[in-house]
Amino acid sequence: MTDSKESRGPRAKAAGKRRQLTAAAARVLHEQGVERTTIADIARAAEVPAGNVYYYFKTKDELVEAALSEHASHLETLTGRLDQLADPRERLKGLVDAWVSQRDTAARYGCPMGTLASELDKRAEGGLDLTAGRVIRQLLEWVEAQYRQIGVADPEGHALALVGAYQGMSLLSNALRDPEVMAREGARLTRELDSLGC
Amino acid sequence: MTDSKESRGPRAKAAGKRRQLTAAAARVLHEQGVERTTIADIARAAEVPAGNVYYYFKTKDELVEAALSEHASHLETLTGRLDQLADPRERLKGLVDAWVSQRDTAARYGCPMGTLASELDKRAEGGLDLTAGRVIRQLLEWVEAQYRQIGVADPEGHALALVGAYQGMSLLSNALRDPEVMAREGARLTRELDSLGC
DNA sequence: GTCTATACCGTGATAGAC
DNA sequence: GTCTATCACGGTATAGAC
Repeated sequence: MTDSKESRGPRAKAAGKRRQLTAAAARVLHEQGVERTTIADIARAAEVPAGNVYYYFKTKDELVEAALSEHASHLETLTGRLDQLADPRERLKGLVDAWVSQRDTAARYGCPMGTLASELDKRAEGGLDLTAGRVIRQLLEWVEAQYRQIGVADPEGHALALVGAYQGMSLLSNALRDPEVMAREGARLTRELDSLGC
Repeated sequence: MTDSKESRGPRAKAAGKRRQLTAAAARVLHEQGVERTTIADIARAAEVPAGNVYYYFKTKDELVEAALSEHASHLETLTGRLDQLADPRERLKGLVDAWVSQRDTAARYGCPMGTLASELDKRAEGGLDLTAGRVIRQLLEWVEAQYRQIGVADPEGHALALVGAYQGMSLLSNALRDPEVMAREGARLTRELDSLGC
């Protein structure tokens, strides 16, 4: 944790496997769901010896948390790239475009964060939460900031509506197994962004 | 199946337990999720002897299917009641009101159909689907019919947007553990319905 | 026709070999 | 420091008792 991952020797190998495992966890947990995914599934996907996983993650929950961080960092990368656009309205349209470009995955497995959120919510049994709500809140706040810069009234409400629309269209697209749902809804959202404050 | 449920004698008792079990299944599967729920959980909730469940349902999937039908019939009851309103616009506003009135449950466990849909989707492994998509499609079609009666352009698109907004706000409300999200979004949807075609 | 004891399997986790 | 043989538990489903 404290030292660089690419030092050399066995440490590098270990860090490599850990990264492989987190990446595989993010992918497989999304595709199969948390409860249906076994440690062995993740190990296989990461091409790591099966029982060996517990050396890197002491528990299954730790793997889930790692996957969550993975999604959070993907989100940060995306918003970071969008932040380089000058116009906040264009940034939001870019966000919608990014969502729509993932429509095939969404139709097959749903929104990565959304499906994780509902599953983890039912996992929290009094114990401490692996709250995916944190990541969603992060997204909401970024979107809200864009609306605020545009100067619209009730930026928080607008953010809820936009992110909610994303979650909704992902779920519908998944339930109906039809990526076109994402495309149609995405087009509508873009239109609404264009005609904002007219 | 062929004879009335309230005949008399042991048959009545059996039918009663079957109904108790489906009702309990619908409730518990929604609260805990399909994968985390054991047959024993449902038996306990239905106050039916544990191992005994298999007499009424040969497999867990049959219980899930029963729960699905339960939700479908709830939906039919609701739309049936709304159909008695004269104005299709009022019918849609009534639908939104019904959603918002369930906000506390949604904040705790998500939308019953929505969460089931994402879980069942990941359960379908090549085998035949316990597709919750059917129920959602049913809702979509009813909503679409209302928009068509109102005479708006692209009623299908409007239906997708409305039902999608519902699913989205349920998920966000659940992830953030905040029923107010439902109230705010519901108000927005009602406002949009009022100013439709102006 | 209704219910219960039990088989059997897959899972997460660990003690200890390399 | 890295990995594997093994355990104990809890789940679904069934054979057969009432």
